[in-house]
Amino acid sequence: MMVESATETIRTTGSNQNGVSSLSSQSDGGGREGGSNGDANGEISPVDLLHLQQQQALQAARQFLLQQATGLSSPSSNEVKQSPVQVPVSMAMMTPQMITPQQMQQILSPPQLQALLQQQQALMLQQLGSKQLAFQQQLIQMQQLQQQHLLTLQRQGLVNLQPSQGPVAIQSLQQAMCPTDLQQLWKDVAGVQSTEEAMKHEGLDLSTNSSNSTSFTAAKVSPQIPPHPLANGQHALHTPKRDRARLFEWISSFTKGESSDEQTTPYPKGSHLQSAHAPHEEHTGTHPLYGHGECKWPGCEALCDDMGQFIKHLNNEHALDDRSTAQCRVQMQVVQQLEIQLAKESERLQAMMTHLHMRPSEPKPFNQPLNLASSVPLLKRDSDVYPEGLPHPPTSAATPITPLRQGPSVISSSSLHSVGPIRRRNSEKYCTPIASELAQNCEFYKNADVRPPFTYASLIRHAILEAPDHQLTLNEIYNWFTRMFAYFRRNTATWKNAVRHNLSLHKCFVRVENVKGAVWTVDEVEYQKRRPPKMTGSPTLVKNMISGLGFGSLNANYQAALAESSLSLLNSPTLVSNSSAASLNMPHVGHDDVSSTVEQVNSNGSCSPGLSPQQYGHQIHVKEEPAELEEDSRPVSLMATITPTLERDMEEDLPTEELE
DNA sequence: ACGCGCATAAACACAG
DNA sequence: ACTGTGTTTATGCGCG
Repeated sequence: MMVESATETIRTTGSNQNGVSSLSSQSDGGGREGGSNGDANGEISPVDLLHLQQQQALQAARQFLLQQATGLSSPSSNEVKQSPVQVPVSMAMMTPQMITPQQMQQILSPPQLQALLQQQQALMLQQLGSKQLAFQQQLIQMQQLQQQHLLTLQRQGLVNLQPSQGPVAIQSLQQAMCPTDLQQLWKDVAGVQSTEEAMKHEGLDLSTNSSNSTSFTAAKVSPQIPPHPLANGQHALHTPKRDRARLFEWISSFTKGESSDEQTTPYPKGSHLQSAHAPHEEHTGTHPLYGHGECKWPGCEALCDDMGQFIKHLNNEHALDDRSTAQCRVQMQVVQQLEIQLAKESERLQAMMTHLHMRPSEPKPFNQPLNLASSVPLLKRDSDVYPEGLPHPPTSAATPITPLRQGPSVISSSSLHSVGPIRRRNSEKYCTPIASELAQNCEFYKNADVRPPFTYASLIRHAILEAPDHQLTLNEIYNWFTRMFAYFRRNTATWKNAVRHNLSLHKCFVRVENVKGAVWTVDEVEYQKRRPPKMTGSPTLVKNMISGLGFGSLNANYQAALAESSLSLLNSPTLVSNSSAASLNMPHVGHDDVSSTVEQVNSNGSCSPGLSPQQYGHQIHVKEEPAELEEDSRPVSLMATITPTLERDMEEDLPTEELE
């Protein structure tokens, strides 16, 4: 056949080792795959760069968002210690005279600059005096104008409304504005008062920050901002409810009931903003609004020698009055705007990834990896077996993303092979082995035409162990592959042959005659005997990890080898042989990744990503808490990114021999 | 250079 | 004869 000749051709190009056979060589990713196949010499591909930039931008936004929210809602955020990176907040406290616009631009990302502008406008608002009422009315008007936009966002799932927050959340979001609108509003207000201030802001190029022009600049400007481990978008929504109610009450006094939502706020009235100054904070000696001997209330730079003095100052100067309320209100706007912006950036990231890594003929957005938890109920969870060649019905369309909860970077490092330059080895070897990877990103692999970074053997094993009785027929294995991986919905001849080849070749796969024919089981002992590839600290490998992990397109062998290695490492030596494999429930697995995940995924292929334990897989111990822990999942890759030394330590401390 | 693990291709056997 | 299943061999690649 012509397959042979085609294969020969491809082999000469050295690209077939990435798993793309002749049947798929016409795919969109073919060219890039061949080009950067293992010899990219550390060059970061454009795709890598895109993801990196997006991630960094989003992280910056999240970081800032957190800090904004921290400054706003002190009680709930008391446990969030002040980050060593205090750039946005502290910068916001500075007057424009203290720092040049250029310096600001260097320090702050556009979202931060935007928020800074708003904070300074809030400062102006203080001085606005008689203009305040007009401003507030204008604000309300803008809110109404924004309502349609926000409803659209909500419809698109870009804004997550938590039920517990009810009307408050809705109301808050309705008040959120797109950056352009808000800034126009600020400019209007500023123009009334001080054109000089406005000029300074123009100098910062803040007003030109449209809603979709920030991320890349942000990535460039503020890459030094580390991902906050508690960078939870929810913080932004966790403004003390009573405070909000108080604010809304205050606002509604101006709107004369035009906004019904505000009046439906179910929280008791009469609460005070001072409630933010919880007593325990006075005891701890820390306060989100106090740092470096200064009051960090927006626009206030009062020097306070100690906490007591600060508290006194706080209660005296920032008591519940119109000014404080307005400032708080503005701060809310800042947070909300950033939330919106974050949602937009997240959406853009997804669109980019969709564009880059999915077949153009299948323009389905793969939202799932960004919001696996919320997608669970929408997944088809029965024992569906999709006919070969028939793609899994996309579930993404109906799946809303909730960037505020889930954040933009839920995709684990091992699935986002090109998210960042430093990430893969750690997560692969110790944190996200196949079970974790699949549980976490199963929807990604289901929809994206991405070769899974695992060996056939490990995939087969996983499929078998996933089965209720730990046995599958060949055809069921086929179906599992096609069901779980869009990649395997094509090139059937190639990978099926490979599956059969692996089944026969590896001793770990045992064929058992069954009533209804032959089934395949896994001999875990044999599987563990296989020598895992040990490639610790190989500079070449790292290079390849960096340059060649572009969504399964490169160095598939090594991706697979690494994944394989990780799987072996994470499996315990207490595994039983095939004879009892059917009844074994994977008792006590050391880093228990497989067992927990297998149980999760046990409902025949449907994963429970929301519960995936590997979201904290970089930790040694396994937690079994349900994962409404919105945030912990993202930093998996980020943690890996910022803890290279740790990964090395782990690597050397976990010799595979220990498992035998 | 060699061995290893892996992927791929392909030939072959066998059963239904 | 055809198809699916299973086995085996060959080859190439990247790496240690």
